[in-house]
Amino acid sequence: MPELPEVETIVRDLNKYLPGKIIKSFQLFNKKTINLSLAVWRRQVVGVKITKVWRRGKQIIIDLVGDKHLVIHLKMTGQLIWQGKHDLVVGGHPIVGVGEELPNKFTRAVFSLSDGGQLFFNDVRKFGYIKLVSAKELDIAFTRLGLEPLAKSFNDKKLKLALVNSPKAKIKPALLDQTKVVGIGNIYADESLWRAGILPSRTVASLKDAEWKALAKAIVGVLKSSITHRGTSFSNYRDAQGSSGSFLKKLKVYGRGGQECRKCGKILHKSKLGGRGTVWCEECQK
DNA sequence: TTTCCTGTTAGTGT
DNA sequence: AACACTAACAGGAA
Repeated sequence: MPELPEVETIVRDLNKYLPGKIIKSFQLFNKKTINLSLAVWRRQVVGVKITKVWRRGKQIIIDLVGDKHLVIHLKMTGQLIWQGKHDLVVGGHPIVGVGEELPNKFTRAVFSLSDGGQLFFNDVRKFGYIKLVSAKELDIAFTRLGLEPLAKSFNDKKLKLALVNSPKAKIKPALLDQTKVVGIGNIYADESLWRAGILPSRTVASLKDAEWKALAKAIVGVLKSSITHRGTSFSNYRDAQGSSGSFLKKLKVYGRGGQECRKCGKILHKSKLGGRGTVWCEECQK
């Protein structure tokens, strides 16, 4: 479930393996996964060295030598798998498991690198993409994106400032708006609001300063905690030691509609807000 | 079997 | 401006 923590986890993992390696070949199984024709794409990408992997919001950027950047968005069901000689790193969507032959029927693209390792892009629903862009195009696309909640400068005042120009918007849909704050998806929106004790249906304008403070703190806390646990998604990482993790067990409200609130024991409510399933506690959230 | 639901988000229409 | 709806699609749950 790639939201910010899942993407951050993948980025950290890939940064251990990809920089310094050269793309030897590129295979494509779904035309729409990339933004250029395959021939042009190959001409631009094959033989080029990877320098760095980073992210902005939920988007993963692989920097290449020259003015070339691969922008990957996993959307709902995207998955990146690094299959090295000794290591296997799976990040993103849970459906396709470890131990399966690759490529599989959901593999949309494959990068084969100079050390013999392969990076697989799998995506069940084909929403995700890999775009090759210049730094300038990257800048243009990213200026539309909102605050980075894990930036050192992020705080309640910045959060309020980013949202307050939509005073009548409901706070949960506003948090999901990537032009305001990046990285928060359906799971962490519900989790953050529960932590902060704020009803998802409250309007932006109705939040008091103390609530902005609680919300900013909750967002940072939830995201950081999830990163520590390597995200909510099944994210399987296997190396010499073997390690894996999941924030799933830590969730307080997401996916728990109809069950008891972990704080007060009351039954959690579930309904739709802005077209998204939303879970909250009427006792703990006001 | 069928129907409903799902992690995203750009785009369109009201 | 805010909100609803759609597109992309597969599969799990009920």
